[in-house]
Amino acid sequence: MQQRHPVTIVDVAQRAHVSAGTVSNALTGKRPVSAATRERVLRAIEELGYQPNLLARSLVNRSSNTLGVVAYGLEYYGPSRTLVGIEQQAAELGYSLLLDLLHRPDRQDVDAVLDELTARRVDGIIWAVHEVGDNHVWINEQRLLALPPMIFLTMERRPGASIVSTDNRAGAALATQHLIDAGRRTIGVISGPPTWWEVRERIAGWRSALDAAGLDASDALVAEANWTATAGEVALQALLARRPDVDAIFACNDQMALGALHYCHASQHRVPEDISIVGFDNTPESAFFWPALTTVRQHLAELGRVAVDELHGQIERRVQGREAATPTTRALQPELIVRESSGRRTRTAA
Amino acid sequence: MQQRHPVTIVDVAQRAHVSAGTVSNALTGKRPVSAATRERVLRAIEELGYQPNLLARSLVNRSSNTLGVVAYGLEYYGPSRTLVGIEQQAAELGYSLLLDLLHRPDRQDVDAVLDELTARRVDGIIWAVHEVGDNHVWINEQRLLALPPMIFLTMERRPGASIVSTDNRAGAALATQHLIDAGRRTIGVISGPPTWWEVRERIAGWRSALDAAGLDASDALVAEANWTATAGEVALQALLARRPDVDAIFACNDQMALGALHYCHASQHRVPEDISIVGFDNTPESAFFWPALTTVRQHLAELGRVAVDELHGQIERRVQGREAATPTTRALQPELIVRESSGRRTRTAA
DNA sequence: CAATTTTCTTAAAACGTTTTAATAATTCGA
DNA sequence: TCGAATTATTAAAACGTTTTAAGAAAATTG
Repeated sequence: MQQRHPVTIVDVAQRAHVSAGTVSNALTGKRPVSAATRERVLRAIEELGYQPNLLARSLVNRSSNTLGVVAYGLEYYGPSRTLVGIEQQAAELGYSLLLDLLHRPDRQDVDAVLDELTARRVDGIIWAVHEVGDNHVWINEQRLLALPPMIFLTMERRPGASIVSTDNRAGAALATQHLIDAGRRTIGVISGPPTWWEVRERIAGWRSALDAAGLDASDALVAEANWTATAGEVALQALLARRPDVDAIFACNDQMALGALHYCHASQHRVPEDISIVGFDNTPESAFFWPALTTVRQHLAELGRVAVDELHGQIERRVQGREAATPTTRALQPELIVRESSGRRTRTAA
Repeated sequence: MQQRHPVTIVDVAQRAHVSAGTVSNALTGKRPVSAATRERVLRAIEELGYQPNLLARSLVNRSSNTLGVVAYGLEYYGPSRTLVGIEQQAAELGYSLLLDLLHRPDRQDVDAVLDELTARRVDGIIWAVHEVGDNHVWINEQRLLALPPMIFLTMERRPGASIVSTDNRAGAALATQHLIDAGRRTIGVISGPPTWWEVRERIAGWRSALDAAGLDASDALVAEANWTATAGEVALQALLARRPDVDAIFACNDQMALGALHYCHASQHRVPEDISIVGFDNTPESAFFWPALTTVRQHLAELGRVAVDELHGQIERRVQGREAATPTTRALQPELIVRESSGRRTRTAA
């Protein structure tokens, strides 16, 4: 790269008849500078169009004011919303973001990614890769101590790790309870791949609500799918073949709920009369499914913001010298959005 | 930030009984090092767990191996897909990504964002903010010369600016022609906000196809909406009130198409028999709308990849010293995905 | 007004690399 | 075996900041 900005702090210093250190002080305000010289310095900066080189500053400060974000599945609704939240709060706190995407959720090149981020001396890292299979086995107390402060999104508790996550169990229970309250008695679940931690949590939530109500929560009522609408459609078909008495479905995301809706249309099951359906995520489209989908809303952007806040706190604490920043776990409560697919049919043409 | 990696290149040098310069050479391979010493150096690195400080390296190299990405609307399908493509290709070429999001597409703090990126000495910038209203007025040849190489996504040609974009005009023409071929004669358009450049392009494509076929393309046939399903629903209602003879709709995105579908259901218009509908984007859900949506597929990830390739080329060229890298413009061709909402009804229960 | 204190400035030393210019160690013909 | 040519290595000088330790100037005392 050719230098576009060859004007350096000593250029400014010369022009202001002052030393480089003084320019630095005037700029950062870390030590006092007389009003007169500050004035001169600022004018020189203005006139020369000086822009501090953040790389040099980071080098000597041993802090880059940068956070690393490692994410997976940005093409999906949840992760991209969360990233927006992360970016907002990071900008708010004055951090820049270094983005790394994994193209598969499984193990792969975790080390390469972490090396790159630490080589760039990020102040902290947000690991926004969902826990699936054993892709998180590398995380342990020992390893974490050798890394900058980290926050993990959406994973099971682990010693030494700070976690921010939606309370998936509560969300699923909310959905299931709503169906129970509406008088449904045989409530199936269309799950995502059970290798995903969130899926297991959501199934657990579904089961706990049914158990509490004394209803059937046997494995025959869970149909696995892979998050896609196509799979949701197939899953419902299989489930109904097994249990024709199913009168409600809790789908672990809105897309699979959409597939289920699609199947109901095609097979002449009325929704919600014959089969009630509840989704998860509250994607923007879900209100426009036919019928409009009842679903569970996660606060995705908030998730990102909270993660950055936590990370910021940890960074500050480590700077203070209190080495063993105690890890924290935060669970965000989701909420139920009731629409037509689960209850009385109220909506009419706009 | 406390230093996690206090081990520096001179530590390695000492341990390998060699000078720092030699370690550097062994590592970068920029000048020859004897096999024996290289061996010793590599072992020392291994033993000490040395990791080069990329900030220091960037400082002296005057190049950070980093690209800045400025994006808007990551929570939507298109931008997030494109970002994925950008990241993939950037990783491929060895760049890290510095991400900045604008939270509104309009003018706002462009300068602050650019300053931050140049202060971090990015090698190039991808401006992935759609052109809406006058948010791109700041872009001119003069200004661009003072900035690192840039690629703009989805905007009108401007002197001195390199652009990568989908051929929206062609995509809209494709959709419209398809409806014409299916025998439709009164084809309305549900447009996004005409302040958006892409929207104007898509309307132009729609109009050109109709003009070529000698069909009505009057303003009464265009209904403005704001990209959302809600607005699409309302727009169709208004359009039908004005022109009850409409027998087909080209919606400028899938969400508005979804809203239109929704309105048709609610108002007892059959799709595609009474009204055929074509969308734009080919979101994953679109295949599961009821009926499945015919739509135009943009190659969004490809868009991002191409942008990075172009940028990489410009960076290389500028390094070579050929200062005035001639700006380039590339248009990616979209394709039509025919499903049920526009034609014969073929799909049955899965 | 001299003796302190306080407030500003500064030159020089970091920060952790790469590159330059010079030197030392090889290899190679003759 | 001797220079000449090549190949490896190094010490020192960048890169553009901040910080340290010290000194100068100004303000405050008695």
